[in-house]
Amino acid sequence: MRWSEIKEEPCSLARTVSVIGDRWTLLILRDCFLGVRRFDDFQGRLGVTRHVLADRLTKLVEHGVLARSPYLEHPPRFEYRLTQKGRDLHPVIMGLVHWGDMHMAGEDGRPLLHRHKRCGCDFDPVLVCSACAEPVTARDVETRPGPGARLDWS
Amino acid sequence: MRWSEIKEEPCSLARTVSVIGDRWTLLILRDCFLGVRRFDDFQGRLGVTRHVLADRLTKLVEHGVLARSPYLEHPPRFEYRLTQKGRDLHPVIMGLVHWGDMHMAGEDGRPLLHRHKRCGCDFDPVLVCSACAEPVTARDVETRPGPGARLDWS
DNA sequence: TGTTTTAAGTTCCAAAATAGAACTTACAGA
DNA sequence: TCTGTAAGTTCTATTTTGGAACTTAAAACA
Repeated sequence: MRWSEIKEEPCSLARTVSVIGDRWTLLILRDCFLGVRRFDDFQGRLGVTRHVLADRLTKLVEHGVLARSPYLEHPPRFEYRLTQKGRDLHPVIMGLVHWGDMHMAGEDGRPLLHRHKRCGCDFDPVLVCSACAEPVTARDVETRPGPGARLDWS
Repeated sequence: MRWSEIKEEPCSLARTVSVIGDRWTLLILRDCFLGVRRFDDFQGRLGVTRHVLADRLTKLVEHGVLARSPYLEHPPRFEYRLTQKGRDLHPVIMGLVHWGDMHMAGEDGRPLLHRHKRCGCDFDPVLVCSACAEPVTARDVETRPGPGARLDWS
């Protein structure tokens, strides 16, 4: 199956993955959340080939995750910033970082700390239920088809 | 840069991405959380080539995300189950699904509903601060180097 | 007994994507 | 004029993927 077919699946995860589901895109988004905005800065930090970087940035702009806007007219220079749709990926990025902190950190500990400005503490992300505000684990969740389900698909 | 180099980066997100950061792996994990366990079931549902599926399952087992165990001795048959390390990816999967629900759902709405068994309600995942339990947005977060940071890296 | 089916892969080739490096364009400053 | 910078584009060689067929081992069927 090809990328182009995956995004047609009646599955929100498959559709999300069709937009951001490759290693370079996820690393680009990490840098976006750290404030990186310019082509050469992404390229230097990531070590991705310029060809692939240009391709991924274009796709993210097409999908409305990033916005490309000029920051200089002469010569023409552009920067890439997260849109609201892009900022909505923050829980995904935090989730990935947290899993890495828990399971992939070396002996020295985690490479990056996150501070919650409102309360001033270093924190970990915790996933809670929007209805009862209690933490949710995999075992607490049951799924069933929603209105957008397709009958030929389980 | 190659996969093998990415996992050496002093960045928890890069390390996580080196394990699960490709489209097929994320789709395999989705199916794991939905209860799929067998090679041919993954293959049939995903439409991934058997070659790639075998490769991804092997990698997930090597990284301790899945466990491969026999469910029949004669003939030998195996199944793949999430380990605790694998179940710890639940917030990531829920985050990806939720973003798809918000931004990629068609007119009919989301394909799948999630119910929180403890409170009985359909819910969305909400990310809160482990220190103050308040919801966290991208703008509320400040980062700084942790103990595992490398000096030559920002 | 011989044939088909099932599960879990492996093998093969052609097509697509990626890595790495060089090249381009447009302007600024020395 | 020469050098540098930003944001790409182009080129070739290598790697990965898609698609299909093949393998192995046992069970079920006719």
